[in-house]
Amino acid sequence: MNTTPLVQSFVAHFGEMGSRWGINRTVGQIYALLFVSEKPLNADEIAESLSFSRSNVSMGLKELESWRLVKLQHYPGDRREYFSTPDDVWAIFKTLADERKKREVEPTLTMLRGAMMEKPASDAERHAQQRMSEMYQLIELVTTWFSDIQHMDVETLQRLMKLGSQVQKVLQFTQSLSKLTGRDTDRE
Amino acid sequence: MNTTPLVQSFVAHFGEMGSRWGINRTVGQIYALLFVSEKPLNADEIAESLSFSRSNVSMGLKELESWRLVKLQHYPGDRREYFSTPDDVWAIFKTLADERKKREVEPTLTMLRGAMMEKPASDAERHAQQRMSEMYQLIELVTTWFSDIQHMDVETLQRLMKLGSQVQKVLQFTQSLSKLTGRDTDRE
DNA sequence: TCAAACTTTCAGAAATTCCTGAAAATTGAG
DNA sequence: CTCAATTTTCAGGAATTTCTGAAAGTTTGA
Repeated sequence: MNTTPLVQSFVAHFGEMGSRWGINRTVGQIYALLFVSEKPLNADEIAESLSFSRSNVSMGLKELESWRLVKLQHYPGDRREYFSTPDDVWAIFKTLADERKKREVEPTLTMLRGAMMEKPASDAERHAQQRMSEMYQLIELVTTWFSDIQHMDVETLQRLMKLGSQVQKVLQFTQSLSKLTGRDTDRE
Repeated sequence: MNTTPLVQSFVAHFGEMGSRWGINRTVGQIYALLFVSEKPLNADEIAESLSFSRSNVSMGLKELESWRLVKLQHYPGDRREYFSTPDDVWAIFKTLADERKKREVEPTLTMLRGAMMEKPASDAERHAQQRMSEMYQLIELVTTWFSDIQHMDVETLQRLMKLGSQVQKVLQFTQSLSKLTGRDTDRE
């Protein structure tokens, strides 16, 4: 398995970024390699390409599986498992967002809800709860919006994104419209 | 400096989340403490509250400063520095997004641009470049959209978010409208 | 059922990151 | 300028995370 300098720098970059992200270097590199690979790779090929031990690759792949970032397939007459990444980069992005939400956002919201239920025992606690509540509302708003958006089809999403801040004008327009018709487009 | 159980669990949660984030535990805890604190704290108060060494707090605060997540102030007749977090949670969110973009997204885009400039030496390289280009386009689209959105005022942003996926209908509406008038709302 | 082909587990070595105390540097009042 | 108050730096010990090789586990074809 010979990796070209082009692929090597890509793989190395993902390794470094990985550690900045809480994901470990090995996992980042394995993912990067699979992402640019023309065909699915088995664990031995990965180990050889990246000069990792076979067992390290096994653990890395397990981690990637837990993030739902790799596909697994078999070839007839070959008992080894072959790994690849999904083709659709949008789908990858959504998977990543879902997993991060599940692992990071949900536990935080749970903790905040819990804290907000407590009866404040002092002024300091009352203030702390107030701050937590502000944080809660922000996270809640941003993440539900994000998941709303995620469920739109890619075409609409791309149109929305390309529209950029011009969406502001559209919103202003529909607002004045709803004033006329008396119907509100908000969900509140 | 006595922290109540309420604040303690908040602080502990941020410590743990921190490590999942690539930010270290200490830094996460210091930030959490400042976030819920009623008044600005000096380094000694932080060190005592969290039972960290004074020097560790100093390093943590430096890190938070580099993320522009803390404000620094002085009180007359007191030479010590007092730290706090900005009041506006939206502003905090934007700062965080900006910094992450600068630290993680920009370098990745630069690397990808570089890789895409290379002349492919094989089919495998051609494929790798194709994949990198897909990744590039996705990141570019999402981040420019994100920064567009960031520059909207908070009210509009909140309206947009509350609208959720219903924005789809608004978009469809303006599209049919633009077909009638012959003007395109896209920026392409 | 057996055995070869693969994969996973896991104890501990290696590497990295974190944290501390001591010392150096900086700051500002007098 | 001097000195005390405060902050920063940094070498190295502590803790944590990563990685490996050996062994155990699993699967499948004959």
